[in-house]
Amino acid sequence: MMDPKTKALFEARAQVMKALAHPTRLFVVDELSRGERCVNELQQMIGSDMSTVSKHLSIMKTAGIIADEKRGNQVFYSLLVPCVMNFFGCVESVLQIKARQTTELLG
Amino acid sequence: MMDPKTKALFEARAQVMKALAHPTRLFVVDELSRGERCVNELQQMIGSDMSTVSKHLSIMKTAGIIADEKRGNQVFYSLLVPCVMNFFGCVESVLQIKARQTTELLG
DNA sequence: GGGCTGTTTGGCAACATAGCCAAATAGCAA
DNA sequence: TTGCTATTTGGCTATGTTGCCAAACAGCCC
Repeated sequence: MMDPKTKALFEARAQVMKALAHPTRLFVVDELSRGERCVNELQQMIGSDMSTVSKHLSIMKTAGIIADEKRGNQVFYSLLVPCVMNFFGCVESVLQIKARQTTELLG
Repeated sequence: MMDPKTKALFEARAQVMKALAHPTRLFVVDELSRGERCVNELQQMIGSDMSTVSKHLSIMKTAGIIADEKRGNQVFYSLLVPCVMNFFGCVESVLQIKARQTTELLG
């Protein structure tokens, strides 16, 4: 039945994964892996409303993935946990498997 | 503005991450990393309704993370992409950062 | 102070997800 | 065929997420 401690652990982990489970947020992670960026820069690259971008950043900040630093009237974000970049390689191999499955399906 | 190809890539990646962004599904991945399990076994460990477990499995199968194999009247699931196990260590370090942040906040 | 730029927050409507129940399906054995 | 076990699917409601707009807030310069 999964004891409460174990359950809490998997819930905490899921919370972090959720914070990464959005295309925009994955893009931000990728971008921040190359250095800090201010919200304005990210917003220009992403193209969504500024408030939308800000909320995405807030989600990842709360999750502990990124950090913010105010300088003047700008806020710079940086990647706290570079190891998340290692996810991409593995995710790519999942995508390959999926692609292979689709190919098989189509014969 | 992010060109369509790049956008599609991050959307595909997010789809895989989403399939992992749930405590039950992370538990299943962890369990399957120790060997194949049938739905019934997983259901017993998880404690949710059988249909709920089945749907979680279906989501991960569609994502390309796990595979199913029918033997007799049972269906056995196995982990297709063991590298997802490497996520846990990194997620743990995110959780540590979050814990440290909380500690600081409380003084 | 007022006006400007940059960012966050609140609110809301659209959409997606989760989990339960009930019903359907599949395999096996009598 | 019937009956039994194992699993999936459909349908529903409750809950969570997303993204926009508008409003608030913060820092700077006049």
